[in-house]
Order: sequence, then C-alpha cells, then structure tokens
Amino acid sequence: MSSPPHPAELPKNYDPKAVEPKLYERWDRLGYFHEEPDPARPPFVICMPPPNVTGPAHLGHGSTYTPMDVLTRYHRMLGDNADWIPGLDHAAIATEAVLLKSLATQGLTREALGREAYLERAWEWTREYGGTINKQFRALGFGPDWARARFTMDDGLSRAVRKVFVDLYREGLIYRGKRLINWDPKGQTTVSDAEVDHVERDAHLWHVAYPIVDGEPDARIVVATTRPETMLGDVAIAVNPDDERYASLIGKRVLLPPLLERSIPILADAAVDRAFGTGAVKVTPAHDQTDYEIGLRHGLPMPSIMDSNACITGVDVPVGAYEGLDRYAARKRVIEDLRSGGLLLKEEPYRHAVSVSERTGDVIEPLLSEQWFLKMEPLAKPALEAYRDGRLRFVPERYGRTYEQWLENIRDWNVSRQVWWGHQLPVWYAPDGAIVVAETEEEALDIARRDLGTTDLTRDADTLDTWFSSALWPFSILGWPEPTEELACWYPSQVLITGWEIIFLWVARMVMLGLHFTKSVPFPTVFVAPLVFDAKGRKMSKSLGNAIDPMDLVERFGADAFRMGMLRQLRLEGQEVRFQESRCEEARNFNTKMWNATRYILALPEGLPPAMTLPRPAELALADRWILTRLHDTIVTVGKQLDGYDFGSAAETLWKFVWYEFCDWYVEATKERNATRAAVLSFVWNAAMRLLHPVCPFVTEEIWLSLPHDGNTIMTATWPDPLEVPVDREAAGRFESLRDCVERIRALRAELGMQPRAPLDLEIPENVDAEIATLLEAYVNGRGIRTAPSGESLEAALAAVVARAPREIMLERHRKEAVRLQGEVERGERKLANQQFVANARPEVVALEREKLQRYREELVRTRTALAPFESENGNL
RNA sequence: GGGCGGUUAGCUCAGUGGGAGAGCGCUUCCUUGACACGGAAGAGGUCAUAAGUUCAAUCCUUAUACCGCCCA
Repeated sequence: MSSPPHPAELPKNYDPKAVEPKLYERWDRLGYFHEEPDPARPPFVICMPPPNVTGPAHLGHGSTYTPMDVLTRYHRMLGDNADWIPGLDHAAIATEAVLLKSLATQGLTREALGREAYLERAWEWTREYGGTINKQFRALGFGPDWARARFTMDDGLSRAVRKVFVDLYREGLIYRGKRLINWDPKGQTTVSDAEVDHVERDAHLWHVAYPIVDGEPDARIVVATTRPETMLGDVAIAVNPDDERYASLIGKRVLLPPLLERSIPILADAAVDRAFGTGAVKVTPAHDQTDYEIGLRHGLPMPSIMDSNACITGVDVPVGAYEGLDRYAARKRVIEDLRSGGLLLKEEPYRHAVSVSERTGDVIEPLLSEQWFLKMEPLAKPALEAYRDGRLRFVPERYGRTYEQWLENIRDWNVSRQVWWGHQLPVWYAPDGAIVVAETEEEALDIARRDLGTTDLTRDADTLDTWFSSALWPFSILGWPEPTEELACWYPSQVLITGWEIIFLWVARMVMLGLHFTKSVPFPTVFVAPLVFDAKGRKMSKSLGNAIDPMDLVERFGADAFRMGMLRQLRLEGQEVRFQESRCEEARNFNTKMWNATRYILALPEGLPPAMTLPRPAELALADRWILTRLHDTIVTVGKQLDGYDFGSAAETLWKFVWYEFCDWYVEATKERNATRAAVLSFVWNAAMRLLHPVCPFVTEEIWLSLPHDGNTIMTATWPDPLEVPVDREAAGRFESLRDCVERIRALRAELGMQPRAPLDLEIPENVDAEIATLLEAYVNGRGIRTAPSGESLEAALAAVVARAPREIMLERHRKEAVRLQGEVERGERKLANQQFVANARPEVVALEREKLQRYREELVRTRTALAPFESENGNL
C-alpha cells in the first residue's frame, strides 16, 4: 500500500462522493465480492430477493438489503465461506405493463407484433432499461457476488421452471380446470388470491324486488346487492334454511329483473347471512366466490355475462340491451331500469371491502375460466411441519403464526397468466384437445407422436405466474437440477431476509417447493425486516408525493450515512420504520466525527507503531485500560446483536462506543501526555473500523487504509477477537468514577458561568492518585490544589473534590444536594422499615437497598460537612 | 368477523418487577490545535385509562379507548 497521506492533506470534512465510487470500483475489480464454494469453511449464504428488473431502488430496499450486506460482510470477516447471490426478477405483469405502454406510444400492440417479435423487443427493452437498480445497489455500497447474478428468465432458471412444472404435472399436483378466478381487466390477466387486496370503499346497497311466479299479484322477494349489473347472470335466490321469514317461499320461483324473461328458483343455503340486507341474496355463480360455492352445492348452471374487458356479454344467456356495456355503465343502466320498473325499493350508502389487483389497482372481476392450478394441500403440509418442528423459524417469532395460518387455509394456486413476458407454459394441445406436457418441444412432439399419433401441436399461449419461478430461486440460482458444487456447499442458505408483505407470495412458496424438490427447507431462518413508512406512518407512494428516494439521500449524505441512518431506525420487534431523514444527516455527522478523530491520530507527533501492536499490559495508562475494556465489551455485544439480527441495537452500540466513549473521553484523555497513547489509539481505532465496516463500508475502509494495517482491504480483514483485547475491570471502574466526578465539576462550572478557558481551582484530596488528578485537571481545565485525604475509597475521595467558587453558589449547590440526598435516604429508610419488603423481596434486592441507603447516608454526611462552613459564614454576612 | 402489533419527553423511538432513557428539536455558554457536520451544561414525561396480581407495576394479568397492519 502507499504510505498514509500526511494529515495536513486531509480535509476537515469527510467527502463521501470522492471516496465511495473509487473504493467500490476497486473492491469490484479485485473480486472481493466473489467467493467460491469451500466445504472446509462454514457457509454463509444469502439469496438476494430478486428485485423487479424494471423497478428503481426504494427505501424498502434500504431496510431489507442493508441487513443482508451487513451480515455478508460480517461473516466474510469472520472467515466464513460467505456469499450473497444477487439477481433480478422479470416481474411479468409489471414489466409487460411498461412494455405495452411503450409500444402503444408507437401505435403498436403485442398482437400486431406477434409473439416472437414482441418477446424480442421485450428482451431488448429489458437489456437496455432493466437492471438500473444494480447500479443503484452499487452506489448504496451493497456488495453481492455480481459474477453470480441471475435473472429469472435465464436459460438455467427457465429450465428449472419447466422441469418443476412437468414433474408436478406428472405427479398430479398441477392440473387444468375451469374455476372461478380473479380477473384483472386492466392487466388482462388472472392473478392469484395472494395478489388481491381488499380495500374498504364507499358503495351502495340496493334493495331489489324479484316478483314471485304464480304467487299473489304483488308477491315478491327482496334481495340486497352491491352489484346489480350481475343480476343478468343470477340463477337463484338463496335464503338461510333457518330463516322463518322465507321458509314458505323456498322452492318457489321468481322472475329475474330487469328483463323479467327468465325465472329462477328460491333455495336454502346455510352460507346465507340472515343479518345481511334483507336476509335473501341473489346467486350469481359465475361472478362471485360465495355464489360459486352455492352453485356447486346445488348443481346450478353458471352462465357468464361478462367478457375479459368486464363488459356485459350475452354468450351464455340473453342480456337484452345491456350487451356490450362496461360493468359500471351496466350497473347504472340496470338501476335506472329497476327504478322505472318499480323494482328498486331502496338505495343506501354502504361501505365494504372491494377486491383490487395489487398489480394494476383495477377492481378484480371474478370470472369462470379454464386455467392451470397447483394443488396446494400436499405441498402445504410438509411446509407446516417444517415450521412446527423447528426446521424453519421466523425472526420476529410472531410472523411464524402468520405463515402457519395462511398455509392452514390455503387454496389451490392459479399459476397461469395471460401475459406474454414470462415463462410460457410447457403445455401443448393436440387438435382434439389432448394435453401434452413436456420440458421441450421435441419431447412434446415425441410424446404426441407416440401416444396421440399426431405432430400437430399448439402450444398454450399463457405464461407462468412470476412467483412460480421466484419460488425456485434459492436452488435454481445454484444450478439445480444439475448437481453443482454450489448446490452441495451452499444449499440450503443460512437466512432469508425480506419484508412481511411477501411471506405468502414468496416465502411460503419457496419453502413448499424447496421441500418438495430438494427435501430440505431452503433456509432455516427467515428474518422479517420492518417496512418503511414516512415520518407520519403513511405508506410512501408517488401519488402521495411522500416517497423518499434513497439515491437522493446517498447524494446528500453518502451511502454510509444512509445505511447507518437506516439501521439505527430498525427495531428487532418492529413491523414498521417511520423513516426520518434526519437520521441520515446525523450519520453523516458521525462519519465526519470519525474522520476528524482519524486526523488527530494521524497527526500525533510521535507517529504510530505497526498495526495491532499494544504496549505490555503493565505499561498501559488508566484511560488505555478503560477504553480497551470497553472495546472488548463492544466486540462481544455487537457480535451477539448481529447474530440475533438486531441491527438497530448493533448500530447503536457502535455509535455510542465510537462517539461517546472513544472520541469524547478517550481521545480527550490522550491529549494529556500519555506514552502509550499512539499504540492504543491505533489499535482501538483499527478494531473499531473493522466492527463498523459492515455498517459503513466506505468510510471505514478509507480510514483503515490510512492507519497502520495488515492486508489490502478491510473487507477481508479479520473480525476483532475479544480475546485479543486486554480487560481491566478494576481500572475501568476507576475511570468511570473519574468520569462522574468530571461531569459534576463541569455542571458546577456551567453554573458558575465560567468561560471554558478560564482555569478552575480544584481541591483534590491527597488520596486521589496522581494519574487521575492529572486527567481530572485536563478534563475540566482545572488547577489541582492538594488537600487532606478524604474517605477510604477513590469514589469518596473524588466526591470530595471541590471547585473553588463563590460561597453563595456553593451554599446553594450543597443545599440542593443535601435535600436530594435527604430524600433518597428517607426513601430507603421507608423501604427497609417495611417488614413485608424485607421478608418477601429477594435477599439480593434487600442487600442492594441497604447498600444504597448506606451510600446515601455517607454522601449526605459529606455534603452537610461541606455545607457547614458556608452556612456559618453566610450567617455572619 | 378472526388474528397480530402499538400507545413512554415537542418529534422518532429504546427500556426494565425494585432509583424514568437516547437521538433530534429547544434554551444557555463556547470558534480551546481532530472535529461548529463540533464541545459543555440545561429545561422537558401522572410511562393511554381502569381494575387486579405483588412487599413493590411504566413493566405481569384482565378490561376499555384510540392508532396501525394482516386475513376473511
């Protein structure tokens, strides 16, 4: 390495912009992010949740990806076989929406282009505009093993997808069927149950009269509905079998408004809620989930009355003049017609949950459609067992129950999508409709020739749900189904880090398919990071205008500051972070603080010894012993916190050590003559940089390289070993007593309104040792005047230190102190006089209380002794 | 409707069955040879409400209120 820069060359403020890109480029070029499988070392592998190929980095990446980078860097320094494997997700629906939009500006549609040309454009577009997020990740300091980056549509991963589909089909777990599915009219595709949000919306409840056939002239049954437009597809009226109001009507028929051309039966079904509306509901099996189930139970016909654009269509049943109307226009028309026909009895405001597509925000239309499904129960069972027997655990634990509940109530997964950008189903149809499922076209043709006697096959146009390929991610990126070395060494990975919003969409599915195809959970631990909201607790969104761009924060404060600012806001049990930008600003200040401490160390006139050399223990000064003891404890604490995924606490521990202990107290102590300071400053600072490196990779590298060091980069430096740091608890205790004394004197100083530069006369008892007296003088800019010994302990002697000050102030101060101590003594006496306390409390608590009382009594005596002369003199005034 | 979190200083949040904490913000003082992106000192809280358990409750239990989230 080049020789460290001369301190005078270092600017006062640390400039991340000048440092970060330079260091990242070097790390990347020298291959520090890359790792090969090595069975001789413990593995530490994290599979990066693949971000959407077309999406930008957002703050949510900060809360989940920063912990991954921290852990990977930490384990690399521990010497583990650490690798963080990155990648991108093709995000079918989202990407296709963007693609179609861009085509539309050229007046094109995918159908006009044809599938092949469309996909070619899609790939082109993806290569050109996709993956900018990877550049942003670099700017954030994230260091995954870029050489191993995968894309869900890569050849290898696509092969895995086809194999899984074919195997599941042959096992009977994937099937084709006509079911009621969630149709997203805007996206023109089905979506799975997990991709449907339920949003509370203001709507109306309309009460509609259905005339009874062959009854009294005015006989009718009234039903309440929020969707009158679907009446055209009604096949029955249902009431609860226990509802006496309607008992006599069961079995009768009603005329279906508004056309009044068809009659439908009134039937009884236990699913009907008597308390809802009038207690009678219309049954539209082709357009409502509950109705669909009623339809199945009663063997009802299921006519569809809506097409894929959510427009009314009369393909199955006559729909009169409503043909072609959009669902909302149809609703309006139906209501008008009901009203004019005297069949609309009531319209009331009603708030209810509407199903909305997570992808496009459009209101979901339940439609009957032929789709491909994955049977979930046989897959969910082992996934539940893995959780229940502890092979899979969640941090925080409570998310395990969320996982459990979902798997217990799981429904079959509709895996086909009508988008073109994605993995096309490996499914072919013969002219007679026979299905051929095969991994390749050649294989499909072979099968068709052999079993069907034809080679006239048409491939299914649909693609697979993006989450289907994501579900294979932890093993497909390692080369599965090939038996690769990566798979042998690195599967299962050590931990999955993600947000709770995709526990169903992604985590549970990875566990199910992982167990099914590899017989192993893909990761033993799922760390669920909090989601990021704005400072008022609102979701960040473009439309609200409250979204914070992480790249903007990097621009203003640097990547290290962004990471530290984010991590310090994470709470182990938290489910959300109300993000405060000010935390990044503070962290920027923190980096500058460290930078300046470094300038001080590098400018020491005596120079620094070689890396990691400490004086012999006997030579260490009191402050040295204290800071080394604190360093030892910090290493232990931070290690535990990182091992427990408590990133917020780890960041906080490091922050306190660096700023409040090292900079505020130790560095100040070294400004007194201290023969060992250079070695200790260098030793502690070097170790501190290594502890902080996973959190703030750039500034720590820059500082570490400027200090005496071994090796080429802090990235592969070893994690500090607490056993290599000498501990002296007794000395540390003495230093802390000194610190208390300094704080007391400083408070007095401030009260005296003294200029910091004005020297303060201190009376220091003879039994305060010279080293401590010197430090005391330095910390408060005092002049020590030795007085008679006081008390037996150092604590007592330091308590007797007084600053010479006007007697009014000393009088006031001592009086206030005496009152406070009196209160403490009384509190202790009261407590110990309570027989029940003494009898019932744990003995150590009682002993502690006695000890405290004793101490307060002593202090009170001392204070009164000190007070006496002031009082008498005051009295003489 | 079922489930899960939360309510502590102006703000964002730690915390513990036995003396209420941090950062920011605020007030005062200080440009002292690492650092004003800094240093020192300070003000500021009935720990949501009620009952219970306990010698002792901000902490445990129950109920209530309000806020947020997930599922149906």
